[in-house]
Amino acid sequence: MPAHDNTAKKSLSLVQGEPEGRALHKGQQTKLAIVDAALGLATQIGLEGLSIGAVAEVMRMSKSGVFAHFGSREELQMSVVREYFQRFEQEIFYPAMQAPRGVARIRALFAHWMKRVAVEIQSGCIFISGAVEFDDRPGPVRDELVSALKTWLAAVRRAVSQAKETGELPADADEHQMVFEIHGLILAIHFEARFLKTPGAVERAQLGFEHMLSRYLSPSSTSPKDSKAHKSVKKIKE
Amino acid sequence: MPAHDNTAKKSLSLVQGEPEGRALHKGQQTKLAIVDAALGLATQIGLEGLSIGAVAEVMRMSKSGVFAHFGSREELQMSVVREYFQRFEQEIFYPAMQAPRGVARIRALFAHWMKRVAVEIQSGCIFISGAVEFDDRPGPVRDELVSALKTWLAAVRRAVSQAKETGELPADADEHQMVFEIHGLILAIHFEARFLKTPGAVERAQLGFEHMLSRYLSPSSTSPKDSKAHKSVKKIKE
DNA sequence: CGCAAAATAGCACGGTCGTTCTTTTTAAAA
DNA sequence: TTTTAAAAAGAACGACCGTGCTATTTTGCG
Repeated sequence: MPAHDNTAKKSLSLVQGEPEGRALHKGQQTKLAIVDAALGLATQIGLEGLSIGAVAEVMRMSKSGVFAHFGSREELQMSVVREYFQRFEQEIFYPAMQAPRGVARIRALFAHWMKRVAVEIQSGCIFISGAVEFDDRPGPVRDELVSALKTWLAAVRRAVSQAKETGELPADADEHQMVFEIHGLILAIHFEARFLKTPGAVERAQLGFEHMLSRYLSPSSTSPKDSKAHKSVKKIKE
Repeated sequence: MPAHDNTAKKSLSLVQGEPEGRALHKGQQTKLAIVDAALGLATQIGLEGLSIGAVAEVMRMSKSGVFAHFGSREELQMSVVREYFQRFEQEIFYPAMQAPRGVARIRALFAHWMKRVAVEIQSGCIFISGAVEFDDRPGPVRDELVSALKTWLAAVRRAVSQAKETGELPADADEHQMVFEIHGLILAIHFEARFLKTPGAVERAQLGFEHMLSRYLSPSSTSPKDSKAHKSVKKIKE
């Protein structure tokens, strides 16, 4: 009787062919539409503010009609997180993977991420609002969020590692550190542009990225050990 | 009849003598206690999650008893924001002002900020959660938050400006940019430590700060113009 | 077409919320 | 101690929430 089948749960990262040749029935079709509407709402008011009644109103459906597709509000929230992650992959990760390995790909990842963030200054970002809302609220929604974000950050970190393998970045460059600083810039954009409405935040993040990158491209050391750094750094300066 | 007098509203920043020689009556005394309890709750569940019933339970009072002190939930939220800002000033700003102007004071500000954040990894930060919750929700609470944060960021920016005046930082150093990057590091700590529970976030922020600072102390230019930068930079390297 | 199953609607339940109004208790002033 | 105002409690309201149950409509297959 209930329509929420809960299939396709573990589908994080990477490609997976999507063999859904079967034309989707009415139910799954409207379910997708509901998730889409819910995602739109959640980006504005957050995952916690997301109510079934509000989604039903947007969909011009009854509350129970919406509810039946998910079985619980939590499942709706998780569906929204999954959908958001997929779009995140699609709009940032895959396009950036077309850039060649190395610094170029790091640049591409950051550029696409920035482009996305520039849009989210108006619409909001579920990963950021969700992180705050589910800070210390255990449960499956939090798990879904953490999983998505760790996957994403690991992907960025991998791009940095590859830049070390190609020799563009020195071997002792700390990919965790770099991703941490990049992440900070993105968060600062959100804060200053979306909340404080300070102009020029996007440009500042871009500049901060260049600062950070040029620093890691030519290590000048704040730490005492500056000896064995530069191995095969040659093709610097873009 | 209502006890919420709404006095002492415009009291942002700086010292103001507090001439309250009058012994405070029972009402104002419990009002302070209520704000304290509400602040404790709000740091965990956010300003939006803050409910009068929950505060009443902590205070072992009736809902209406708590309510009477503020007249509305909004006023309670604003009182919490004001209280939080005052503690922020007290624990970070004033101690850091004891360091001499210049880079030392910037370091002191960041150090105290970091120390505070290290605690908030467990308890939560109202400025961050509030920023997300009131992203696009206009109203007096949002205004209070924005005002507090702009005041704080301006204070940090002023410390950077002073470091330019003392000659420790080059005259063309962009204080907005530096504060932006510092803020990003703080936000990244919160995200990675509090939400993702990634270890080592505090150290990474510290390292990122050193990176940023040493970069601005000795400008090596990502931008084409690297000529007229270094004026009277001598006493670098702490 | 007809029929079974899926999709949706309608309704009601228990709960929490902010707020209002009235009454009782407590504290301060006389 | 008496008086008066402040402080707190109590109860009730309307609104919204997630959810369960039952009917009704719609869809898709034989």
